[in-house]
Amino acid sequence: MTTSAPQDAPQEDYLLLDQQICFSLHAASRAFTSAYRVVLKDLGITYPQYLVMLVLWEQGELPVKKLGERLRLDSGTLSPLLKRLEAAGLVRRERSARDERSVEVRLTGEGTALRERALAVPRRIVSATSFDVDEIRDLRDRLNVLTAALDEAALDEAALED
Amino acid sequence: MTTSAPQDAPQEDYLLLDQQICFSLHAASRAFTSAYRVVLKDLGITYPQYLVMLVLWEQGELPVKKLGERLRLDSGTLSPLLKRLEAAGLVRRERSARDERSVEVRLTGEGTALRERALAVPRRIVSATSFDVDEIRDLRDRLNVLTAALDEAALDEAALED
DNA sequence: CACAATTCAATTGCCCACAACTAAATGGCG
DNA sequence: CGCCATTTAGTTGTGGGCAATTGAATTGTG
Repeated sequence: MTTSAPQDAPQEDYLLLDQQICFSLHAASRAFTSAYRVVLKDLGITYPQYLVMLVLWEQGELPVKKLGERLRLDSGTLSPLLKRLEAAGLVRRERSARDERSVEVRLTGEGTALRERALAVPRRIVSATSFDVDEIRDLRDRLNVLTAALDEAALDEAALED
Repeated sequence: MTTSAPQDAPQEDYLLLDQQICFSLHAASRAFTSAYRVVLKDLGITYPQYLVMLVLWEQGELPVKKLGERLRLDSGTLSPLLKRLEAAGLVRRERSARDERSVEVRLTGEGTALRERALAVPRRIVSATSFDVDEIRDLRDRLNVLTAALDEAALDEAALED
């Protein structure tokens, strides 16, 4: 696999391409976040907080663990974020009675009500992208493939450390 | 433009689509960053620091201002990051003699030398994505279009605040 | 039952992103 | 020349992301 490079010539070019792709993804992600920041300011929540609310609006309630799996975020990110959502009155956090290790995150009435106002968000974002729905879906699919491949590669890497 | 919705029925669907696309982009960006984190650990730099080094390897030296324009980062991000690169011995920062407001960022010998080791990075990342070069280029182009559209929409928004 | 391994959330510490503000230097303009 | 708007970095404060660690609860196993 890692014999010395099959083609050594374009290694310089790869560094340039790398500069372009990693910059592009990073910049796109930040531009996207920035667009949401503007739109979400009315709702008083941030972009990552919005992601959490989207899951809760769909699921109603679920433990921190499940939330982390859905969003690929760990407790180091979620714990303080959920505290802020709780301080804002949008969710409650309660230790599960059945398993005291687990913390259930539940929407409050206020949190549920916020969904109505959030319905206007996607349209504003979509229009800001100048993409149509099919293009967005296609981009989403590509990104999911990319993420899955990167995750798998990360697992392989981890497996090598034995 | 913003008359009441041309089609009200699928507003719920939009919220679902939004959940998917914003999650996908966010997750892809983090998966990408994570892949770089693994590869860059050998070089002792982080992903945003690598972005800075890529620009410096191409340009040799340039003021903080120009660096920020290239990377779309402001001084609040760059100042501490550049201090860390300086502490690591990879760059020097010097007030410009001609314009004392400006700070020139220059590669040190060590910083220049690091490029040799960085040449191995892109190939490892590309192989982790399981995409071929054309697919990567295409994705990069789409992301650039997306970013440009979002930036323009942000400008329009700002223009409305008069 | 008792003890060890595992699971789960929280905390700590470091880095990045960005808004808002500060301070210093520059360039124009009366 | 003297003053003011602009430009440029830096600082501060808030929020996120993540690795590493902690502590409590649970599960598994002898």
